[in-house]
Amino acid sequence: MEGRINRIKKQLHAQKYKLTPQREATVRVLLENEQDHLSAEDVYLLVKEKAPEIGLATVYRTLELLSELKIVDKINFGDGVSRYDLRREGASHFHHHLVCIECGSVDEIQEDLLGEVEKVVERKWHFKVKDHRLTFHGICHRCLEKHEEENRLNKEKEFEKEPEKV
Amino acid sequence: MEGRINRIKKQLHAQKYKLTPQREATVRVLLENEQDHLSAEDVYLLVKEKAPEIGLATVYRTLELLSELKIVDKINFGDGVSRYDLRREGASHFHHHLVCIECGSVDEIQEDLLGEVEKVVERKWHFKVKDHRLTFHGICHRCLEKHEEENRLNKEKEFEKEPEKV
DNA sequence: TCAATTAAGTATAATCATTTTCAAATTATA
DNA sequence: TATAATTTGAAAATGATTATACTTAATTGA
Ligand SMILES: [Zn+2]
Ligand SMILES: [Zn+2]
Ligand SMILES: [Zn+2]
Ligand SMILES: [Zn+2]
Repeated sequence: MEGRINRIKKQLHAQKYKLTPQREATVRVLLENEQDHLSAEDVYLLVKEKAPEIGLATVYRTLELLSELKIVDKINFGDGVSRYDLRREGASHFHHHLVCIECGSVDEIQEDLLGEVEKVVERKWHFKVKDHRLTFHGICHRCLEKHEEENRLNKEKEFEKEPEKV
Repeated sequence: MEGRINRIKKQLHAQKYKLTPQREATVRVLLENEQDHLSAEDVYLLVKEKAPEIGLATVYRTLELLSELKIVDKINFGDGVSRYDLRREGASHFHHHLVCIECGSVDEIQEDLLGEVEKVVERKWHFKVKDHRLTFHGICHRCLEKHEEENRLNKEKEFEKEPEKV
């Protein structure tokens, strides 16, 4: 954690920005909730718990700054709010997302699935890829398992009835 | 065009919705600007030219309805507005986009690039893919060509100077 | 050190896209 | 035709984000 903060501090300094206490508090919240996909409001409320004097505008500005420096990625899942996702250290590409249309969960795929696809795009469309956004919408493994379980139970019921019919 | 409208009409009727004059006008604008990526406001202004009495709220409602029926896809390129994209007839998947970070243009890729990737996602992450959003950010072929042209001209200049130096 | 400059922060107001409300108009149903 | 249900348009409300005005903290350089 501290190492990570220090490296982010260096990234800021490299662009003549300071890691002020408010910015540090914001970064800490992002680090502590790395697997989540927090909106600016979410971040604000979490930062407030530790640094109650911070303003919402500062959080927005900090997130915008971190976005510009590619420390966080801004992403929108179609619910009207931007969400901020810490870029994994050493990651050359923005990770992918699995959005469940049943339970609303958002899972991540860190593995790069687009290497070949990007080669095709560069060759065939003459487009120099710098970044990407890939989101799948569908049914997550938890919901799929739930369905299987329900099917199993239903079949059992069917089975109980069968003998009566025969 | 008329055939396309009729098929959309049937899709609406199948779900007990009517193709009112306002809805038809909206669909026509989408058809006439199929290669664009119009915002609700854009659609509103274009519809107004032909049906000046229409209200913005009606356009929003119509676009929302068409979204639900999968006749249009709603997409967000990160500029704070939703854009509405007619789904191509017979297309099983939402097409992909190339957003140029230099000139802002948005090009489309109709070809399905994710077939293999989706198989991997289903197998490895146990996620049942229903839809996807794939956008590449980078430099479009027009801007790349412009750069090449500039480089060529610069080299020519260099070449002109060379003799003086020698 | 200390005044001057600059960067960053806060609170509030403004903006802008989108949604909601509600009365009027249209269309379907009995 | 009367009645109910759907759809619309105008205006108001909402909610996320950005801009403004002022304050505070940090930096600079005599
Ligand atoms: Zn789920
Ligand atoms: Zn993520
Ligand atoms: Zn371009
Ligand atoms: Zn498109």
